[in-house]
Amino acid sequence: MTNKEVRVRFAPSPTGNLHIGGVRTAIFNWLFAKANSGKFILRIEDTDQNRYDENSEKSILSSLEWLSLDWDEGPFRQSERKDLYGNIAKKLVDSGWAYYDDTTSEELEELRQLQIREKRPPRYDNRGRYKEISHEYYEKNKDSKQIVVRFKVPDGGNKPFNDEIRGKVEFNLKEIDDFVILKSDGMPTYHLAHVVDDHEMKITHVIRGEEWISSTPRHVLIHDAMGWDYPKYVHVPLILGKDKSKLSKRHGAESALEYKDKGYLPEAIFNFLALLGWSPGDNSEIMTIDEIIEKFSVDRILGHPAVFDPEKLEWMNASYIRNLEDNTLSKMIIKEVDRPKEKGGLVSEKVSIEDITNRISILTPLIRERLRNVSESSFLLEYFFYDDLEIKKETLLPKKVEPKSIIDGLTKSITLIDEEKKFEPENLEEKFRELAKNSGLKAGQLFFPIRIALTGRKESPPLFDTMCAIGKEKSINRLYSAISIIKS
RNA sequence: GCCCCGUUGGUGUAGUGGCCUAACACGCCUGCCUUUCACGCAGGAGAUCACCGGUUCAAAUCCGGUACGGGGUACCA
Repeated sequence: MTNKEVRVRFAPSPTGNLHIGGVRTAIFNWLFAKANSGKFILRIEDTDQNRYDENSEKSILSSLEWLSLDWDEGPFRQSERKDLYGNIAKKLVDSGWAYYDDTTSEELEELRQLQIREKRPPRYDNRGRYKEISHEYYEKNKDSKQIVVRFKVPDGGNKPFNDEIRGKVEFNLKEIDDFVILKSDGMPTYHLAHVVDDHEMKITHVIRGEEWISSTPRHVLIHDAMGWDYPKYVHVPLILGKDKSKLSKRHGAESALEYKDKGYLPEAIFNFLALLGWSPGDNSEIMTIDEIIEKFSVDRILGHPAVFDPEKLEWMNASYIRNLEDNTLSKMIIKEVDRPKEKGGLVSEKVSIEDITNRISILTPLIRERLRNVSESSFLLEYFFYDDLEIKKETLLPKKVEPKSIIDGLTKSITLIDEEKKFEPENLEEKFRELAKNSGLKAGQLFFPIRIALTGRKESPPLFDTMCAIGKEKSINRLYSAISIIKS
């Protein structure tokens, strides 16, 4: 290969949110550009007027931005380049590589039904080839009639191409019918538009999903007809859900932005997705983006689909959270919980975001190791701010211990807390151990009911850290109400 | 149906002809740590490398077939 500049593109169509699979394709493109000091170009393939969704371009862009997949050029929009494709289509007609076809959709449907009935593969029968419709006829009638431009696929022979991952891939041209390159609304189809754009934009490597592999011969054919050089083709494997079907909403969140909302870190998503269908080959898993760029190469991309495992993503996200700076994590937690309590946050008439902010520096260390994604923050922090714990009597009473001695222990605990000047975890632990001993209880037998009383939960951060974070007064109150629950 | 691509523990991957009695990570289980959970640490279970045949002194690795999975088969991308 010559040492010309590497240029790749990510070319989503604005028909909805950016999918996890699309994100992964974008990541591979971006990585390849970075690894080769090339350019990453963003192109919006908006040639389908029917499926166009005006919000999705914005959503796609913000997904890419969230993941720091910055592009060097674009976004270009195909809808703004309509004339270009029309001209190429016309050229192809002139050179005999394409022709106008006015077969109606009804006729096409009729054809299809017949073929299905006769158990033949449903396929266009190239009937338009023989109609010999002229440019003049097309120009005069294109607005009133349904006329498309179809590419004239050679009747036989093979059209092999090289896929960088799989090697030589061969298709018999008999399998391919004359496909539409310009639709009756004057818009190009994907096949024409992307070939033209990739050529115009000097794309050197087409890195795209595996679903394109079977239409690649068409793309090659268009290149041939125009006398253009081929880009290198890299078809990356698809991402499947747990049941091995194409990843979809059924498998949980599927768009990048949903993961953002769920409290995942972009670095974790990036790292995780980079490892789906690709591996550095040296056992590295948690890597910085720079490390991934350094290790990335196309020949380590696999040729088979990967199953998306949400549990491993959780693990990886948790790992990233653990490595965050305290301040960074605190800010993220604050942002997450800064919503009304009814909407999954912690803010209410009683608790303001300032209250939370003031205490966050002691709370963050308590929950960080228990946080798999930031959206769990409200749940883990709730009892530090709210007293209305739901506690059942049974949970306060460990088996094999008399309720009386629990009440006794809790009562003494209140006194201890009340009289303790040095309200610090280490000191409290020491005192409480002593208290347990003197009350004839094992440490756990005393600590367990206290934990329930304080938090309403069976699991929490270390008891005395929790107690200190809750505060002296509130701790006492909660112990009182626990006692009254036992007595009730 | 037809065409294309693929197939290593439940999942992601390592392995590119002898070092493979198959490695790493997630998950699962056990133990340790500990007042609980989590983290961390130490172990464990789990794969006849889809199957069958061939090439070779030697195959997870090369070849062929079968099965299975995925993709495509639109005036969608």
